[in-house]
Amino acid sequence: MTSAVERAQTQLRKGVLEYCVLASLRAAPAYGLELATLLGRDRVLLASEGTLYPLLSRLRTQGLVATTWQESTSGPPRRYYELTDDGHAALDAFTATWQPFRDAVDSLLEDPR
Amino acid sequence: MTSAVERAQTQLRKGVLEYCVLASLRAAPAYGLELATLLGRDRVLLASEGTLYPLLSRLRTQGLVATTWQESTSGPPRRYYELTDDGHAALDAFTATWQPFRDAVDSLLEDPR
DNA sequence: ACCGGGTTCCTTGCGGTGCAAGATACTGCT
DNA sequence: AGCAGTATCTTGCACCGCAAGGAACCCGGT
Repeated sequence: MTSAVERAQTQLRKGVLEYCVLASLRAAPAYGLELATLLGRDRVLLASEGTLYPLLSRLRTQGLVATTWQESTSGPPRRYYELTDDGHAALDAFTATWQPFRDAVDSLLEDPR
Repeated sequence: MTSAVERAQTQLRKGVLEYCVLASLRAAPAYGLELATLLGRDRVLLASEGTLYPLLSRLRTQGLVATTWQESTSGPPRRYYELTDDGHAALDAFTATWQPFRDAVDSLLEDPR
């Protein structure tokens, strides 16, 4: 059985990961595996690519990212993802939602001693 | 259709709410509706009681809380919930998980300009 | 020519959790 | 009796992350 901490981490990622991907694209476009290694580096934000691709597909359907294919010298072509205007707006809206949420959790978890 | 912000908030709550309940019980025992009004006050952490009771049931099954019935002068008897030793330990473990997670999200969302 | 390993994309089935809506039941007031 | 308020719990649903696996491409070694 997976540990309680791992289960907790999995649940924490729900809904946050989507916007972490958008945030990762704010500076520059990137392709799938690049995002996977970036977000999965310390195993805090992403556990496997099986999560990422369906998520990217959703973002594309919702119009938050646009994609272009580019050749690679080291394998099959890469699909690059780029923020749209709607994507920027969604990221801003989430940031405004995240901050009060984070503060509410922080203040509850603070040890009241 | 529900707004994107509401959907995001719902997803944010996943897995966090459970430990917010434990944190709310750290100082003193409480009963269901009391927790519901406390956590739902600003609509940040809890949307409805339909979430809370199954959650409390799970906590009981997992042995993180213990319960006692107490009469009420203003309605049906109340079931009071109280943290067990395992509950305290789970809350501490979650706090240690939450902090790096929160910091990872914060640093990604920070505007890199 | 062929095979194996690295790269890149994607799909399937599953499990866990929050939500709205409604069901049940007890109290006290009219 | 009837109604509003208090309190607990159940049902059906929707969503998202995950592990596991599959398909296709490139290159270097044998």
